[in-house]
Amino acid sequence: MVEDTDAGPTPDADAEIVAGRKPPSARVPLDRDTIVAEALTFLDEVGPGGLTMRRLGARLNVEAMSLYRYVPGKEDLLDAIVEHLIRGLYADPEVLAEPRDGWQDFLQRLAHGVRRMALRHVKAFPLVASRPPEAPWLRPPLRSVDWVESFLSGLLAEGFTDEAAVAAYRGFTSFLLGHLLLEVATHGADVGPLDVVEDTTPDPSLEDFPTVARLSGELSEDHAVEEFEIALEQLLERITALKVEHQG
Amino acid sequence: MVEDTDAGPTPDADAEIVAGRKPPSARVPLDRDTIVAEALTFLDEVGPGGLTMRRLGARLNVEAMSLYRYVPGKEDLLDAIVEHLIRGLYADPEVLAEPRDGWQDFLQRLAHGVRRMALRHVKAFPLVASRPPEAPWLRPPLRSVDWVESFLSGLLAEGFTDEAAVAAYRGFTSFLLGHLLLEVATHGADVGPLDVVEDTTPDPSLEDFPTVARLSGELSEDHAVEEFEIALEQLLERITALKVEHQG
DNA sequence: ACCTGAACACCGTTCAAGT
DNA sequence: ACCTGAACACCGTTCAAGT
Repeated sequence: MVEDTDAGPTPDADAEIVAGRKPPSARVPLDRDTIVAEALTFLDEVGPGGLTMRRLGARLNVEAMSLYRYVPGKEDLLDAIVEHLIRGLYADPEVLAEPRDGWQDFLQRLAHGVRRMALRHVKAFPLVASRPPEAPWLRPPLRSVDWVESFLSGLLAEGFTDEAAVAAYRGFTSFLLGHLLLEVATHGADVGPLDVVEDTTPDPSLEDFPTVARLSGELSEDHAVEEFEIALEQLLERITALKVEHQG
Repeated sequence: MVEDTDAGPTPDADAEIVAGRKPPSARVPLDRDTIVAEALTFLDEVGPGGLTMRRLGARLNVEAMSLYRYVPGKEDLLDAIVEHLIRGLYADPEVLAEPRDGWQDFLQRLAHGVRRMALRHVKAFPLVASRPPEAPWLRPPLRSVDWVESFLSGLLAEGFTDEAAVAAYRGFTSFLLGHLLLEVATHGADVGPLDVVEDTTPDPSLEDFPTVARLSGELSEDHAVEEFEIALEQLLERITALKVEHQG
C-alpha cells in the first residue's frame, strides 16, 4: 500500500509570486539593546512574575527562542535590565557626571536622580537591590562601574582623600538602598500581574496590639519625601565631617 | 457482563492484622509550621531559585500537592517564611521584647539581633526586603505586627512621644534595611543552586576606570562590622535628638 | 481526614531544521 | 544570518480518586 497520502493543500501561490512586498510591520533587526529596553518596560507593566521569555518574545513579534541569539539566558537579561537602569542616570539632565557646584550639589543631584529612577520603575527597582553584585565594589544601587568611577573621581577632584571618598561611597549607597527600597516597597512593589483585591478589612484583629492600633494613623502617613531629604542632609553632614577629619 | 473484575492483588494481609506497628519513619502529621520551617532551611541551602513546591514536598516525604492542604500557594509560603524569620527574633536570648536597661540598649540589642538573623539566613533575607508589605506600617525588615508593637510600646515606656516613637521606627527600619541588604548581597546573596564558577579574571578591562582600578583594593575590604556599628551609633544619636526635641 | 495520580497550562532552554 | 518547530525537563495548581 504505497499510496500518495501527501494530498494536503500546498499553498504554492503566495510563495514566490508576490516578492518585493514588505511585511506589515517593518522587520526591525532586533538587537540586544531593544530587547533589554523592551524587557524593562514590560517588567514595569506586569511585575517580575509576569516577565517571561516567551511573553517578551511575543511582544517583539518573535518566538522566545530568538532572544537567545542576543541574551545568554533569563538571568543575564535581568542583570542587563539593572545595568540599563543605572546607566540611564547619565541621560537625566538634572544629574551631573561630575561636580560643578561642589560635591554636595553633586551628591544631592545624584541621590535625587536615583530616587526619580526608582519611583519611575517601582516594579523593577527591587531587582537593583537584590541581584548579587558582580564585584564587591559594585554596591547597589550604584551598580555600574561607570558610576562608581564618576562618584569616586568626582569626590577626589573636590579634595577628598582616597579613604574619605571610599567611606562616602559606602555611606551613600546604603543610605540610598534603605530609603528607596522601603519607598518602592510601600508603593506596592511587586504585586505582579495578579488581580489586586481591595482589602477593605478595617483592622485585622489589631486588638492585641494597642499601640499599633492607636498609632496606625501616624504610621500610615507618607513622609517619604521629608524622610529622604532629612536623611540626605544628615548623610552629607557626616560625609563633611569625614572629609575634614581625613584631611586634618 | 457483570463479572467481578476486581481481581487485583488485594493486600488484605497487612491492612488490619498487623495493627499497632508504626511505619518505618514515624509519620509526622505534617502541619503548617513544620512546612514553613523546612521551607526556610531548604531556601537557605538552595537559594530562592531552588525552592520548589515539588522539591519541598519530596523533602517532607510527601507529594507536592499535599502541601496545599496547609498553605494556599507558593506566594503565601514565601510570606510565611518571612514572618517565621522575624518572629524568630523573640527566641534570641540577646534580644529583649521590651527595654530593661534603657531604650538605647533595647534598640542596640534589636539591631544586632536582626543582623545576626540576616547573616544566618543570607539567602532568605532578601525576601524580607522585597516582599510587598501587607500594611503601610509594616516596614521591612521589622515585618511582624508583634515587633512593631514591641518597638513602639517599648519606646513609649521610655518616655518617647508618639511622634518621636514613630519617627524612630522609620529611621530604624531604613537603617537596618540598607545596611543588612547590602551586607548579605555582598556575601553572594542568591547565587542559587547553580555552580558558582570562581571568577579568576583579575580586572575585567578596568583600564577605562582608573579611579576604581586604583582603589579596588580599599573598595573590596570588608568593613561591614564597623560600618554597622558606626551607623547604628549615629542613628541612636539622631533618635536622641529627636526625642528631646519632641519633649521640650 | 489526609494523601496521591493524572492532568493542565505554563515555564526556560536545546537543537536540528527552515528560509 | 537569522528565525522557527518541536521537544525536553521542569514548574504551580486543580481535582477526582484512593485509603
